[in-house]
Amino acid sequence: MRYSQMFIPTVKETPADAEIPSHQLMIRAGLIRKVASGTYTYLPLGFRCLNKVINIIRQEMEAAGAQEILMPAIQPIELWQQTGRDADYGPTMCRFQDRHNRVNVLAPTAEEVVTAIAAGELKSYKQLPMNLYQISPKFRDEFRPRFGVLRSREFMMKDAYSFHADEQSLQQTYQKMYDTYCRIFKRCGLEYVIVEAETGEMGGSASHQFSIPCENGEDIIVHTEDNSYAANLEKAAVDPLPQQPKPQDIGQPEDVHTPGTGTIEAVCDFLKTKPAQMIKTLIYKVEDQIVLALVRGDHDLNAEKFTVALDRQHNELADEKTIEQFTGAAVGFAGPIGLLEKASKVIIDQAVAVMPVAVSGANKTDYHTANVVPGRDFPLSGANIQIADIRNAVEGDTYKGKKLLFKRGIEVGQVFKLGTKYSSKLGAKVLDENGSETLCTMGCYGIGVNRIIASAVELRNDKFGIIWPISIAPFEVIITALNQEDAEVVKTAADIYEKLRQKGIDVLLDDRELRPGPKFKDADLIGIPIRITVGKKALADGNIELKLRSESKSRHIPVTDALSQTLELVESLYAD
RNA sequence: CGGGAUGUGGCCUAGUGGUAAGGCACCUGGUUUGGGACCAGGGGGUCGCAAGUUCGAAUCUUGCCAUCCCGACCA
Repeated sequence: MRYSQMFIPTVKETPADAEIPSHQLMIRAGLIRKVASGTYTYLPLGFRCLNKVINIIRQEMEAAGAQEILMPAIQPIELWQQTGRDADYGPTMCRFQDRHNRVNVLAPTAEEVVTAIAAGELKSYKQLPMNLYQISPKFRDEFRPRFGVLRSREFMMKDAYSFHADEQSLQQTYQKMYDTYCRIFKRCGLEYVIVEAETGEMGGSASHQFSIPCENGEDIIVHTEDNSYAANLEKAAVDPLPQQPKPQDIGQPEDVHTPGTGTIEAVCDFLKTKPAQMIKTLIYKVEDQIVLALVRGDHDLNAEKFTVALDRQHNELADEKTIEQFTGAAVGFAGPIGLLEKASKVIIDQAVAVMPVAVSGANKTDYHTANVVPGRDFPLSGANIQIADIRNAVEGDTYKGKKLLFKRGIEVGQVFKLGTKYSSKLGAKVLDENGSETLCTMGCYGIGVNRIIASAVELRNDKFGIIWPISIAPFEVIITALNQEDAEVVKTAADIYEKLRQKGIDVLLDDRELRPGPKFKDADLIGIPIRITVGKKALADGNIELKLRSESKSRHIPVTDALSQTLELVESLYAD
């Protein structure tokens, strides 16, 4: 392509509403423009990057035996009601009514649709295993879109779904996808880590997440120092804390007047105590039943662990009215004493069970209870009571005796073993070798295409702009032709350009009538990995310049060697 | 959804009751040409929207809308 013919609106100044480097640079380099909160247009340069990544994914998926299909973005709500994920996704799912008042959703993912296809078409175990994938836009009405394309409401996802007659076959494909993902991210030039993950509203038995370690990532990766264990925060298990000795001289529970202290912080200020000495009583609803979660004041409830403890039943935080009715007090004053018996289920975090003495809400507006002894003043066992790990890991926790460390990451892919969650609800069955019906066992495998691009930019940039890995760069080579009035310069640049194109290289010829400064600045900002500079000074000696975006030095080489040396350089960058 | 902030030409910003301003970008002409040039001229804004206070509102008040930041069920 000739730069003069291309739409590449670079901007000199950093946009005021872009916070992190990838967002700023993707706008400045003319890759994307925002249309509304969480929705972006990919301009020619950005779309080229997107397609580079898509091509890598497609090649690797095909090599792994997956078949590409395309499912609709518009799906009927009934499919989602059949699996119960209508409620699981809740407001995150975009819905709309059509003119016939049918409710439709904009696909946040496609398990239901693909399983319905399988249910209708697959008859025999001989057709399995089968792995279907698509690369298409997905929609999620995020409560808070942010960081440019890292968390957007519409995004490009590669989603694959595999069907199997048995568990071993699923394991094989799962492993194959796992290996394929490693190749994809490596080819995209990204350093990644793989962590154990929760299956979330996907359901299923096992899951791994592929994450790009990065300061601005939204995910927290938890790992031991020796990396023998790594998981995301939703999953990361912690060792139980040691039982603390219970002093003998603790008085009876005593209600204390604590006006207007509905938060842990306020109570602690008021009573001069510490969050670690408090018990938080959280009230959840499962269908119409009340379920309680008890965690220490300085700990956060882990929604995933909590859901697992509830056998994956859909749950949500109770509303204000329900809480007031159930506790008889304003929100912020719930406590375990006298309340546990009324709940249909209680999950007590391990850390609460070992507290010697605590302060909790008194189930009375503006009152807290001091001298609460777990096990003495409220039960730690019983038909409706269970002790479990339901909190987030924190600094200082261990797992299997090893200290846990934390770092941030951007989630770019995840693989799940789904089991029969979808096939059972949508009736995806085949006849097995014995002629009896058996449910398909499934796996699913997702990649966030936009996030690959954003993480690459996030990790690879300097004060001048982006530094693309060659495999996903919009162009592999840029020829900066200075002195557009000099016929020799123009001819030499055009000549190298044509020869590189003939060799199949993606090359951008900067033929704009501009002074050299802006041309160099744009080339650096856009971040094309190899730059050939053609200018009359070097050309007087029969030379052009070859420079890597990642290095500051350039070298002069004879015009006659330009093609061969550039090809060599391209090859060596791919080899890295 | 709660808390905070911001909305002034395409972009970045100044302007806190008295004629809408500057830089960048854009158009024309000229000079310039190895790291975001210079001179001269030019186009472009109902100051987010609506109502109110006032002789007079970008500026004060109220409501709404949009965007961003922090937080709470996230790929």
